[in-house]
Amino acid sequence: MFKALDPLLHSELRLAVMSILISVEEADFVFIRGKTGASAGNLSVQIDKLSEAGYIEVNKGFKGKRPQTVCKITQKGIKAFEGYVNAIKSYLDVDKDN
Amino acid sequence: MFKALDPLLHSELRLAVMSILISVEEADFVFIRGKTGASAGNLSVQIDKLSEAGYIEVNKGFKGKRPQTVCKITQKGIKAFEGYVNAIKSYLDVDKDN
DNA sequence: TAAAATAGTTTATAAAATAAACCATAAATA
DNA sequence: TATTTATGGTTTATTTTATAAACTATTTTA
Repeated sequence: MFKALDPLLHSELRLAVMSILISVEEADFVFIRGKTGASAGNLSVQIDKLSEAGYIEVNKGFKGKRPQTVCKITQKGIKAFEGYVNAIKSYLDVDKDN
Repeated sequence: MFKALDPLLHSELRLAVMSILISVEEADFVFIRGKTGASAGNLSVQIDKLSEAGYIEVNKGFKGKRPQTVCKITQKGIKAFEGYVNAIKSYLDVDKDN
């Protein structure tokens, strides 16, 4: 009846990050922060978690003289996101006979 | 871009409870427990929270000689659930230009 | 009548999310 | 050119949640 929700994705900020990354080749910390409105600390923590799970790939380098953290979704991340979308729909459908 | 997710509904078990209650006139504790597979303790706590928020109405009585807790979604609860469904879609839509 | 089941509640613990404080460098300003 | 302010984060602390474990009361069954 109700499909289990991947706890890593069932988090407002992490889900937003994944939602951005799935529709874009890659995105950096500042861009994601702007889109989500998250605090830097919170975003830093959540990016780490997604990275440790293998859902995204993180590259820390420099853009000119400033540090830049670039994120890109992985195949595993795409699968997980799709799974989450599918699972949460089991909670939302008004027509519930599945 | 991303709509805020009502933290009261952004919880696997509470969302499942609301999802059940929105499609049914009313449901009791045992029924909900069966559908969700939740532990009694967890369900008890989450029902209390939904009740305190005014999202559901809870009536504790007896069915024969056994205690029975009957839950029913309120108008406020219906609105909140609909709002949540609408909000989470902003994270799921692949076509993201809204 | 003792044990087990039903229908929960309450309390304790673990895990998460968030906020606050901090660090390093770079750029702007006085 | 010294000092402040901004940028791009990380780390640590605090609060909130979710979950599990323990408990209560009654009831049924063996």
